Amino acid sequence: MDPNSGLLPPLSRACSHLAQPCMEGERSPVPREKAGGSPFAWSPVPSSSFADPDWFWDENIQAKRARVETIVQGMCLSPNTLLPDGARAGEAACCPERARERKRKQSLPVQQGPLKPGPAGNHDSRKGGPRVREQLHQLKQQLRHLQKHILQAAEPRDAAQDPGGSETDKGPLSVKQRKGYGSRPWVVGSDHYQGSHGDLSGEEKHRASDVEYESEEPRFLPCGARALLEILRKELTEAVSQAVDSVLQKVLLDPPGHLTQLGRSFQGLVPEGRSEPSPPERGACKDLFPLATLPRRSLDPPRYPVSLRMFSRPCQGPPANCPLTTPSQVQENQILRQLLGCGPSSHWSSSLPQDSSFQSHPSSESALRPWGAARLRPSVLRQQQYPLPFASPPLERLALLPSVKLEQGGLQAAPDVLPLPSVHEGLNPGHLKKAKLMFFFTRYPSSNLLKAYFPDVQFNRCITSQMIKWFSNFREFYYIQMEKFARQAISDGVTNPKMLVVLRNSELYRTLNMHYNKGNDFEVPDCFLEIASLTLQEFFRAVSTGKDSDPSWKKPIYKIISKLDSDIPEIFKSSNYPQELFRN
DNA sequence: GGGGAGCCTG
DNA sequence: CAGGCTCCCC
Repeated sequence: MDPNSGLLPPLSRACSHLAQPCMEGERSPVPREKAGGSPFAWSPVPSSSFADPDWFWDENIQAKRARVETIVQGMCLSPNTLLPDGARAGEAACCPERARERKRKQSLPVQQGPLKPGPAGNHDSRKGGPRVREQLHQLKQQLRHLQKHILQAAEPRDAAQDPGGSETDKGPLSVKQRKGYGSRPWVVGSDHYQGSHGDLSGEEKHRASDVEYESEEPRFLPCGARALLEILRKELTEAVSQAVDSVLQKVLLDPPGHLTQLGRSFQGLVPEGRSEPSPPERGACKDLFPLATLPRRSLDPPRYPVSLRMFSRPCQGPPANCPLTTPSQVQENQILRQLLGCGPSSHWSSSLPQDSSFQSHPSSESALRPWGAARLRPSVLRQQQYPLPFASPPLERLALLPSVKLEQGGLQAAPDVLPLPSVHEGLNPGHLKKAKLMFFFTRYPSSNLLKAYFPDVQFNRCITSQMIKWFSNFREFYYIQMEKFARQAISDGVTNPKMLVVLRNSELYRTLNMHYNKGNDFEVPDCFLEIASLTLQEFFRAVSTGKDSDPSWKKPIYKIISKLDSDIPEIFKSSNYPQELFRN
């Protein structure tokens, strides 16, 4: 896979850490609305808008408008569309796995039903829909009514101003009306948002042209009409404000129902308070960013892409600066963070779009935006700035990984649809996920170790073999990647294996993380990075010295790596742990 | 011969 | 990821 795409000259890799700000720049272009169509026509519009005493109204109304629109949109969605694209894609992507799981469960019965957010889940959240919809409908009617009055007041002028008034009224909001709306700050619409919003879709994109009305309106209205207009405007604003607040209050104060549903339907409003913009592949609702201004109810830390950790963590540098002899706080923090971060978003479904997009479009940069900093390849290669002190073997340090003990009471999670598997149920996806995370610490677990770390599994021959087989598969993938990247480094002209260091913003790290840590809900321990670096170097040495001509040339490497297993944090022994981490 | 690990395949 | 197979070690 992806054999050619990574062959960048070594020099470009040294700048990989600079990619982040550069990409940030790309990611936040000047909004088209502000850039304007023509820089010369109507250039005073923005400043005149700011000088307008009604400008603050505009702000207020725009915000409320955004909220109303979002709610309306949410309720206009059919039940089938309540799931974000990403979730649906994820479900589709994980279908084979589910199928396999089902197949596996034929011999190992597991209650899989409740795992799927089925119609029952939607039912609860939908039952309040008609009520809110009714209110919004009334609100719309009210709006329309008031707007009609306003338009009547301004009718002669508008007609004169709009010779193209032959445009017919096609929908609830006619073009003519909408042009009028565009001139009035209280109008419910969607200027800012790209994408389609029901009957407002296409026209909204030409909103820039509508602003011209804004500055003209007062000039053509007689004093009386203007006064009437002002009164109507205030009344309308108040009515809208109250109605919106009322509706929002109802929606927001009904957490298990509406808010949850809205939050899951629109990823801009994830209840746990993630402020991170949705990745593009999940961003079917990217136009809903105004919802980020809604009150947050949780203090959950934001989930950040791995590549950003490189710059956010204090000991992201060379392992020498972060010796593993004292990583307990890091470990503890990371586990705490993970436990805190196990919000309602699905680690399974939410991560799948990323994963699938990566696998199917390995060279698609846009699909990998969450991993932005890792785009320069092969970025596993680092020049001198991060030498890894393998000369002083890390082996003894690796054995000193901490055993973090957390009170089980602190593992209480929000109730959810995923039932706790009982002891007799065999292996479930949570066990698999846990096993993958354990792979970060141990590549060659003994059956006794597995038994110790899966207390909720009743081991028998079959179960043990299956789990051993899991790790065998994990290793297989791991070594394949190592060989692949080692060969890539060789083809890139690298001669010193010490230059090969796996960092958190590297391509190899990303690949491994995606495989063992889908959803990125676990912070990969530093010890794994050291092992990965060492493995990579071993493969590099073997290949570069031609040992790969020997059919069993990998065995010595396996032997080395098999001695480098680390202690697994005690927290993994908790039978609750996988559920706490993966329930949702 | 049994069991574990790796390789290949679907 | 699982099944089947081979190889190797005890």
